Amino acid sequence: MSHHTIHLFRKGLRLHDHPTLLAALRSSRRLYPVYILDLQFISSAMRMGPLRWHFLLQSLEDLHRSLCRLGSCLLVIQGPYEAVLRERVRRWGITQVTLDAEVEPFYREMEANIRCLGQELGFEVLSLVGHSLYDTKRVLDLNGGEPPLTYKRFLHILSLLGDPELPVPSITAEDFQSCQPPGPGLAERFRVPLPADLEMPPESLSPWRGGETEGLQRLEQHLTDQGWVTTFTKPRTAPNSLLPSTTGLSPYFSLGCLSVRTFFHRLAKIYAQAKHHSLPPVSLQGQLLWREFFYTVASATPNFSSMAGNPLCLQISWAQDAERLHRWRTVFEELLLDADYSINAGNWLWLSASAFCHRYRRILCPVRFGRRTDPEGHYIRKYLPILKNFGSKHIYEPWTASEEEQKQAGCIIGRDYPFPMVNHEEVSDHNLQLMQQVREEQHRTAQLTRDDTEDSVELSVRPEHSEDLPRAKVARVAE
DNA sequence: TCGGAGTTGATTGT
DNA sequence: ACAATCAACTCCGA
Repeated sequence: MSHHTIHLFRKGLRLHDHPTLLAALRSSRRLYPVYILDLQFISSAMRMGPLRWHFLLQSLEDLHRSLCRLGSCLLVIQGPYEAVLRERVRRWGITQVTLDAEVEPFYREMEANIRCLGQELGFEVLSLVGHSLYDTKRVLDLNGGEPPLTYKRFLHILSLLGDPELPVPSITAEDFQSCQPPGPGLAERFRVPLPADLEMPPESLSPWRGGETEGLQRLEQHLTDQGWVTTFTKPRTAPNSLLPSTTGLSPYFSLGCLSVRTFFHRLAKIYAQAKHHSLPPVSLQGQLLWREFFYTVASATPNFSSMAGNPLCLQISWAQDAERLHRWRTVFEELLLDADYSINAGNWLWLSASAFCHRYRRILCPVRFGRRTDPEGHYIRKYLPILKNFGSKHIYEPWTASEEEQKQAGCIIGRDYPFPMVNHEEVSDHNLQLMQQVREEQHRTAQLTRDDTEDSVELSVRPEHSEDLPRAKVARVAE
């Protein structure tokens, strides 16, 4: 075939195991590898902090260099994606746009818009799944159209599908030979921007350098230690150890600098050579399957990343506190290097007992958790050096140290370091009650619907506004 | 319909 | 430091 094709990179910033790019090359005589840097789209759909911006730019630069080595290049075009695409399709006489299929609503909407544009301008659109182990639709189909909501059930469905497909061969210079690259003028005009071009600090502070090259190196490094790979057990890893106790590959998977199928099958090979190996959910393969689990559920759940309109999520009337939200935002969300729509939302749903995990009385206390897993507080001493002179007794609760002790540690709480945002005891107790109320409410409505269907009259005499009653009363009424 | 199980708890007692 | 106990909700499979 002889398409003039734009391959539109969104995730999938790699040349190994890239089915869509391979299909693009094989069906085209001219290929434009394009990344559209749509600042409006990126800032509204994804919440990118500087750390991730650096990672993205490094990944694009790495992709550009790899494409150059194969006789092509990456064109990074800034502007609103629809306008950019419209113009390029016209100028380059494009007959096909290829892109990886993704599960996020904002990426799906983008694909739908591109398909509309294709109808209008007369180009074909090809999208293949490259970012997950399976096509999530197949899992949904086998589960009766619904996403499996427990890991066990999910594994069962996967067992019906068999192993994920093998990775496709890496792209080589040969693949590009029958395909004309963009002219040198274009490469010059649409260079990968520098951080300064986007008004960012020039240097990244992160030791995780973005890009397929670095990702593959890290992957290989981990796979050399066969013992570590085969005995890996997630609950035995330490979230606050100074040396990472997990692979640290998640940022590379989140942008598709690494292929999960490649990792999966490399692990399978190592498992096959070993006498014993750990198993899902705690094994390394099990971690990839957790990712897959959350991708699958997210792909079939509206508003997966919020509470409102999310059918899986317990609906709680949380206190609205803009100030606290702002503080939480600035310390947590934008700093995630491996932020991923499905996994991040899935884990918050889990950890908050809003979905998946229903034992909501198990509440993690940040102080106790820290003391148990890192009694000396090495992690805090390294990353919050302002606190490093407190003794182990106070390192997790420096506000309980006496004035004298604070002076001695050279850190006055309230001046050099903030007071706690909340009183954990109070707040967790309050939230527990909120959740209990919601659940009681749910039980009652479920009961009512059941009674209705059974045409039972006597049981339908229940207070209509019982949510206003104190909890004890509600409980009694519900009996 | 019922019992068992759920990737990473807290508390109390030894 | 470690083990037993607590307390407890939903989903799934038998």
